[in-house]
Amino acid sequence: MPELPEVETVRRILERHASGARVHTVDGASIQMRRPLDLDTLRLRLVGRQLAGFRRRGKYLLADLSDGHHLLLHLGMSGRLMLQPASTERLRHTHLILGLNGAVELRLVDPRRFGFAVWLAADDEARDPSLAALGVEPLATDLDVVLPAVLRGRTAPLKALLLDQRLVAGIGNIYANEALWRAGIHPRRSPRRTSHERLVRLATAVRAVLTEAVEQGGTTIRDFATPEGDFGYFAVRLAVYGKGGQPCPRCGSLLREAPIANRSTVWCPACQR
DNA sequence: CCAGTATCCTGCAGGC
DNA sequence: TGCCTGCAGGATACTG
Repeated sequence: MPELPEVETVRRILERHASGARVHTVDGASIQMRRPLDLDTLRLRLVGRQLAGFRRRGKYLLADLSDGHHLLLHLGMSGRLMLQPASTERLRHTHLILGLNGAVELRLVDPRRFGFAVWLAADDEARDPSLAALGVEPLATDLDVVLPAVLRGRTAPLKALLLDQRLVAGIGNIYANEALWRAGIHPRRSPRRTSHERLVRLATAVRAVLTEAVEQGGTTIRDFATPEGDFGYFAVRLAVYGKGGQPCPRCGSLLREAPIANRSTVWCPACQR
């Protein structure tokens, strides 16, 4: 679930409902995740600090602490952040629980454990290997210029390149599929054999699909976070993802589905070239 | 440097 | 019904 729009939605909700909150307790267990979850360090570094603000970089979420340091979070494939009353039952696979003001808890739930939560010293933000390697922010740069530039000379399928976080940060499997469909470009096509004009069209499609998803997330989830606190899911209007075998919304041909870059890929054989 | 594959982990849908 | 297989919104360490 968590690609750029989902992470941005979570960020906005946290900004609204948790910024300024002080961390009173840190609970959970030290377990293996994408990076080890170290409860001792998190407790030592978080207790007593306020969550001053929340930023997003690609699919990463940064909680800025009142002492200038940070909590770096990634949701992996199955990660969810939930803001819930301490009295409510914790879901299975709740790995980290931050006790905040007013008996509210910020909970990290992640069954597959591909996500992580690590404390990051102020100076390490620019040096952190995950963050340092990230490419451009698709909604904060002139993607019409940048996307063709970062794709220049590459020969892999466009689908694989869109998923490469070192080029553009934040696009995941759903939005890669959706953007290629919108742009009318075959996911296996290489940028080498794609005109500049069509790459610009792809950039426009990427920006549009991400922007719309952020807007939808924002409107759907809005104020949902207070009592129930679950901001894991929201409706996104998808044209092709998960719809292999169904008619293309644009031309009616049957959508094809096959793995490309080891990820499930859906495209219209008639109008994506 | 680049492209492609294997791998970490749990849950669940679908086939038999 | 139960068992088994494959697949799932990600990132990275490999190999060639």
